[in-house]
Amino acid sequence: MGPVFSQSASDPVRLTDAMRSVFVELLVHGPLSRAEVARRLALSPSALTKVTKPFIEAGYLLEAAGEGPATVGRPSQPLQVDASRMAFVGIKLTEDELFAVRTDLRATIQKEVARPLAGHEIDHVCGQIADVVGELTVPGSPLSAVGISLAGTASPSDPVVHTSPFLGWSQLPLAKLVEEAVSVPTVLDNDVRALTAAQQWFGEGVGHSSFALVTVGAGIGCGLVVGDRLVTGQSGGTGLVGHLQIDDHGPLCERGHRGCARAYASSPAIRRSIASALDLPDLTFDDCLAMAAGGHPVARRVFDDAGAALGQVVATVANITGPELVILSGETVHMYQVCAEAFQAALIRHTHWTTTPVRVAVKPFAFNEWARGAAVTALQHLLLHR
Amino acid sequence: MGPVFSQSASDPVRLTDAMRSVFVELLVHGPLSRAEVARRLALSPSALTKVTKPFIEAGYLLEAAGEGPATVGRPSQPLQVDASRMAFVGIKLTEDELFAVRTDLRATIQKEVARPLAGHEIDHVCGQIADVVGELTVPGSPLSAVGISLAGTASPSDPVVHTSPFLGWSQLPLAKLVEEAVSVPTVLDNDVRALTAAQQWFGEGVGHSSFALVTVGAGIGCGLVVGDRLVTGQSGGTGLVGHLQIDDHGPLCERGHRGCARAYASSPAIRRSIASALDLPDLTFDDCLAMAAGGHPVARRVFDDAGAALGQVVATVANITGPELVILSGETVHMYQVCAEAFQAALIRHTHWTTTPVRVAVKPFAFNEWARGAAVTALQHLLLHR
DNA sequence: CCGATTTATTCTTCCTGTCAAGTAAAGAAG
DNA sequence: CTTCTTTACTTGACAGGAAGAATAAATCGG
Repeated sequence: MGPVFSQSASDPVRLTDAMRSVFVELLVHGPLSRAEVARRLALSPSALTKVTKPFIEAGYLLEAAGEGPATVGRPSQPLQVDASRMAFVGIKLTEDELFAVRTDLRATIQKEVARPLAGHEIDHVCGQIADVVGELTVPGSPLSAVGISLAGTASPSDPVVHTSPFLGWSQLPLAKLVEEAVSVPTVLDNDVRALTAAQQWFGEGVGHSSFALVTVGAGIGCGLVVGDRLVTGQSGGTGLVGHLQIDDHGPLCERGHRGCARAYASSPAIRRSIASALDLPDLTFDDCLAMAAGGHPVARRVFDDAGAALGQVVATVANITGPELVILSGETVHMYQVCAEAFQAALIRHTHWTTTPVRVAVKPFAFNEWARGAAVTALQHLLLHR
Repeated sequence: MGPVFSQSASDPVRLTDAMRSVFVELLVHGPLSRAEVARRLALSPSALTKVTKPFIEAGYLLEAAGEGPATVGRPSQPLQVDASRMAFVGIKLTEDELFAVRTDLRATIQKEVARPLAGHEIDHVCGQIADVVGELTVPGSPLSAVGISLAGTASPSDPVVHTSPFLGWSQLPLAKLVEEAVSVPTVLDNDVRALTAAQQWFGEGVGHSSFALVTVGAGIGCGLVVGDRLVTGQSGGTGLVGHLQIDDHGPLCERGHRGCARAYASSPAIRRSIASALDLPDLTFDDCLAMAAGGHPVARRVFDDAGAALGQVVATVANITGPELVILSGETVHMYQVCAEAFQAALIRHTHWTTTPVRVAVKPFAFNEWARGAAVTALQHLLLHR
């Protein structure tokens, strides 16, 4: 049971391109027979026995006994990655909290931790991260990589936080600092891009070579996969759809834009609109949602407007990038149920007339999805770029 | 001087990936020494002598005598592709005309032909195309490929025109028909994408792994290059920015959208706005431009609005896709000179506040650029996908 | 004129993935 | 029950592409 993946920088086990792509194909597309993988990747059948053997010997791949539909010919022997063979930690940093999860190779969450962030000084945050990583480490199985995600311009290619509005950081080499503190390879990425990575390999994006992810919550975000590659814009800035102009007589956002998407569809904006129209300053977002579901005219109108804004955002993204699919997610996607008609109407209205509206998949969101996304970023980086 | 590139389907000369990438690198990035190419493509120096030798023997690469800056060490020997070694024809189809150019390997136009299209029946159009191709063929040097571009949903991967608003076609296997008529490999693509390809290899896009091209003219278009790859959206639809909503009290476009980008910035809309405001129905677009340049208040305002609309389109595209650069081009880009301030102001205003505005390059446009783009599509297809 | 330095070439070596041939494991047909 | 067909997998020989090492070439600085 020799090593297959490099355990450290001083132990350079070489993975060929074929080995990498076969492993990723099996990881992402579940149990597949060697013959099927060979067909998908345009490799010869013999290449597959050769490539899979070291993985099987090292315990990364298992020969799943699960039979497929009985056909003529020798039955195929599905292969499957042993998800427990590696472990990752993903951490999402917000202004005042730190969410962390430990996942296996298939991004299944095994343990999770949340803790408040008292301050934003680097040492404090690094200390908290190291602490949490320690808490999530299981003696027997060492971590393969750590991923950290946050709102702001960051990308795995340069391990520096350029600007983070929430945390008030700039030009901070966070990945390097954490890597030294916990002695595990650490990558840093934008939170929406991390979530997009999770969808690409383990979510609705599986099987689509191009798709967009639109998130709604405290803000509105957008991640992009084009040609099977996660798009990283110039200086980490992609999917900045929050301030897309919806109309020019709508509510104001905090940057002084009238009628931009955030001002219509972000959860604070929705809450504020309803609370101020009804003069009930203590309404929560969930109160608002319940009112809309119950048919309250003010809440209905605000959510309808929000849905329409979202539909326009999705249509605009789809018009420009032409994805196969748009995934709708984020902390407050569940509001889709009360504004689906307004969303669909706006989507159709703003879709360019020469094409049909994109397929939209609404993906329920759990609060730990952000941290899971960070774990997937770490996993992808380990598997693809090392 | 044996063949290097496959001359026909029955003559399968195999190009390795290394050969292909070296040839393209030299074609796109001009004369480079072997050592320099080796560094750029992460190949060994020895690989370069081996790879370049057959190209040199077959006459596709020349050892340019041009000396670089004198440095210590053995002087490098720059290599250069012999642009005259191959010829391409690019054809742009419009509603009532057909533009065609013959170019060399470096997309330099050598000859051009324009002729009216009397009708849109397939046989007539194919006949005209075959005619023009014949006219552009030089006895000694056979054509390597033909490219055809048109407005509408078409892409090289499926040689069928799905819908073409101008020509009234649908589901027409045009590439196959032309290929049979002229016996030269033929590819079909959307016109904006073809123009983007030309910019990618031989224009402002050279050296940028991601950029967007925004065109203004009869309509507004957008092409995208992400990660060095030209983006082809689902069913060929990318860059459909023409009907992007700018505001909701502006002029009407022909699809009934109020205040969409075309209604502000397309040349017919600009002309119409000024002509109707002044009750001068016979004004041409160039008249309007001259009036704006001369300071006429109505023309100024209309062009300022158009510039602002364009700036918003560019900012929106940049926010969503995060390109390194946006190239502005199209039949009426020269109008930029009278609306630069309005454009820049709108660009800044609509750029997401966490990033700096994209760099914008204004690219003068000649009427044969569309056809040249089609030729580059053919060239790229030949070099990359065969 | 002699090292230093960088480029280019040649020859050997390594190594990945294909090819061809053979084995394994089922169902189908006689 | 035997034989054929079909598909999946394995094995070993082989091709060929690129790296590595050694060498030649060309220029500059002293």
